[in-house]
Amino acid sequence: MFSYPSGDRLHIGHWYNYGPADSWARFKKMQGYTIFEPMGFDSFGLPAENYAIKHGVHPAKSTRSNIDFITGQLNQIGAMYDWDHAIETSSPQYYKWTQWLFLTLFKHDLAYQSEAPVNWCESCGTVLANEQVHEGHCERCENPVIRKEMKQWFFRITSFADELLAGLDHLDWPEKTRKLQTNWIGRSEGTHITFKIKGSDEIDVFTTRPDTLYGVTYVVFAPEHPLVEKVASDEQWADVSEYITLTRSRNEIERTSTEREKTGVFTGAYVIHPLTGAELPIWIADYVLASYGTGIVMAVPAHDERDFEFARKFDLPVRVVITQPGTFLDPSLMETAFTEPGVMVNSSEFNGLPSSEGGRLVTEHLARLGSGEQAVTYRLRDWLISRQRYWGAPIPIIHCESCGPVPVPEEELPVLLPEDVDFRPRGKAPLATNKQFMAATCPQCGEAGRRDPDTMDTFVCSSWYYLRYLSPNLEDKPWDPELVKRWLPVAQYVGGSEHATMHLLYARFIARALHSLGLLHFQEPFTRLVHQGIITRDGDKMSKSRGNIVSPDDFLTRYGSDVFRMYMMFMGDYGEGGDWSDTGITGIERFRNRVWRAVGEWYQPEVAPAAAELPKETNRILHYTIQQVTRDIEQFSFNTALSRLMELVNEIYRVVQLPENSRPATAGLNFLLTRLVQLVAPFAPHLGEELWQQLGHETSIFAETWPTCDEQALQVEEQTIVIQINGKVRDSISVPVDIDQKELEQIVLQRERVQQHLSGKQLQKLIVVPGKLVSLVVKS
RNA sequence: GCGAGAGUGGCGGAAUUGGCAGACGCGCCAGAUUUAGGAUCUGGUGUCCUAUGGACGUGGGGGUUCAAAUCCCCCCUUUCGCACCA
Repeated sequence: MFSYPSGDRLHIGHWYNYGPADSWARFKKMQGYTIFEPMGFDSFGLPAENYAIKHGVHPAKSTRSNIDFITGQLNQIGAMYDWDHAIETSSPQYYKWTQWLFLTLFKHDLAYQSEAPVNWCESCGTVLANEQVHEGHCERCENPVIRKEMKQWFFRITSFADELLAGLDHLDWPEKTRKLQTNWIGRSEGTHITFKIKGSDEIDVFTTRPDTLYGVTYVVFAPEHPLVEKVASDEQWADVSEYITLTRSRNEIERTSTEREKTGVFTGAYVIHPLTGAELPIWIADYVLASYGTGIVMAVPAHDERDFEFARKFDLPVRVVITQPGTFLDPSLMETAFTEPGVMVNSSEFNGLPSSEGGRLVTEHLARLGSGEQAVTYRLRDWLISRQRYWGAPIPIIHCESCGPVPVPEEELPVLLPEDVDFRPRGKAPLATNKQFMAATCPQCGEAGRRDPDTMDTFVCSSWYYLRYLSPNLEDKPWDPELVKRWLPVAQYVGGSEHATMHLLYARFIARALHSLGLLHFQEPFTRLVHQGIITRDGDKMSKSRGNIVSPDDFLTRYGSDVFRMYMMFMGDYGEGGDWSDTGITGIERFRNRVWRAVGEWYQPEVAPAAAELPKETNRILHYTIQQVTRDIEQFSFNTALSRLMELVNEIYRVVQLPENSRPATAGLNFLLTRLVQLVAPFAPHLGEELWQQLGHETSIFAETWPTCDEQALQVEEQTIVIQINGKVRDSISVPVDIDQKELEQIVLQRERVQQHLSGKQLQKLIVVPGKLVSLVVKS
């Protein structure tokens, strides 16, 4: 587990994450597993820094006090955290190794600096990774993001795109999350096709539809494409440069809105079609993205929605080259593009071929001519990791006039984050204002250089923390390979689904990168993943602006943490979350009290518990409960596990109120209560320990073995068989489990109610489902 | 627009190799206990009707089947993710 101390206290989401996860771990511990349940703080980063700015304190200070306060709260959860292994990503002992990670990637060409259009958030005053932009808005502050050309640091996550994709198949992760990552990586297969610009260079386009090549009527460059300036004709240059300026001024939402009408201008240049030799005009338009594919699109208006819209607006020709077999498409009458696969027409020797085969042949043909080849493109971009903010790990690079970017030697790590910095955001890296920090000599040539003023994205810190948990105080290495071999990868990871395309993708990438360098024995960091859902209030997400926050502290004071965490587990499916109800928690409070009272009133310490003294039926219910609860906790179905425990408690209350002669013997009841306490303990650890002591034990209940289900005890002698007539339940009977089928049929047919329904009618069919029901079909 | 999930009593939710729909809990009703309130214990509680029986019932409509919340087709609502990705 890893807390993010961006605020000053734990909210209900933290509890929902940590409480049930701890119950699962306690259950596993009782099952005999060795459990390591660490807790630490992801204490660098924008939210922590913004909190500090808002409260007018230094982030080092506010982070410290937040961590201290939250640690106290975490202790209330009653989890098995191993505080000796706690880490803080903002401590030099930790970020020394985050910097080491950066340098390791840099030395293997997996980190690089590049001038590129990046996402810039005005209000945060920093660039953001693609993953941190949602619908054109900053993920954190929700202000619009603009495009800016900047030199930034990137991690080469795209080199691992295929691996990251393939690795998903072997993970025990939610289907949804794997799908999300699959879509985010966005692999698409197609063809690179080379077009010659008339009187100039050659350019490549990427297309997934080589079968439509004969339908290209123009080509579109992204406005930012570096060649635009070169190819634009003198007559068109004024228009072109005006359009480029206009594009730059637009923010991402304006620009990428699909609602917006398409815009663009003609460049005055032409390309030559590689197969027909036709001259096709080159346009620029902002519907083409510079960062995807080659930044240039071959436009096929007849078979692509966007190209069609553009062509209609600017009166460009539409040429049909794919049809459904036996039909005819008139370009002048089309109201929308025909985007389905079909059969090639107007395509010279390829006519009559279906799309898929035709596309393949066109690609092969182009390859022979040297004007094309198969290609794969990804939606995934390299991970932009530099931030123009203060509260993060400094990038351990010294920029030298003559040597370029030079890594800080490992023995000089960490590059300490200076405390004396004006960190208020103003669109420039705050560290750049600290002369003392910036001044450095080049480790390579000894000349004066300057430090990199940027800090790393917090997601870099959290991409490897699980490795550090094992040996947080190790001084000469980031992690201990022996311990890593013994404990990792993580057997069970629990966290929010909001991390699907950020943390969980980054951590996978880092593990794979380190594995490829021979530094880790595994490729995937988190073998099994479960997401907790979101707890809502009145159907809405809790937020300050809605004023519907449920404060854990209030409920803790009133009910205690056992009841609080059990209620969260009882509310609904763990992965779905649920809607908080102030009254619903009383059910759990009663449950806890009933368990407490049952032990207090009916357990008699002077009598040794004895399973044999339990009535058969009660024993069966006990073992059924053990079986179900074990299965349910295993798969994080805490709500049904608690239901089963409630049923067991109800059974206990029932049997103790039976008349003296049919009540279970004290030894049997003692046994039943002992088991109950063990089964409840992972859900309510405080109650579990307390009752265990009352039962006369001096050691922790979590050192006990989890009860196992005796299959024998589950056996019953009689079972209820339902009788259906024409699909409706008309009767039910109790029969021996080993009853002969013929005998059962006889009994069924003799039943009075069956006779009633049969009289004057004809039995057409009789179906026996052993152990469940007998279904009769009758007709008059 | 594309992708994934969800829709079951007054409420939260169970039940998925098709086999008694509504487990468990909240709320509500009744009884017991109590001077009273609270707490506790017991029983009841899907809807409707001509009521020891019967009809209907899992977003809507159709289908397969002896049997459908569950499988198939169409539609509606809703949540989440992506969104001009060529």
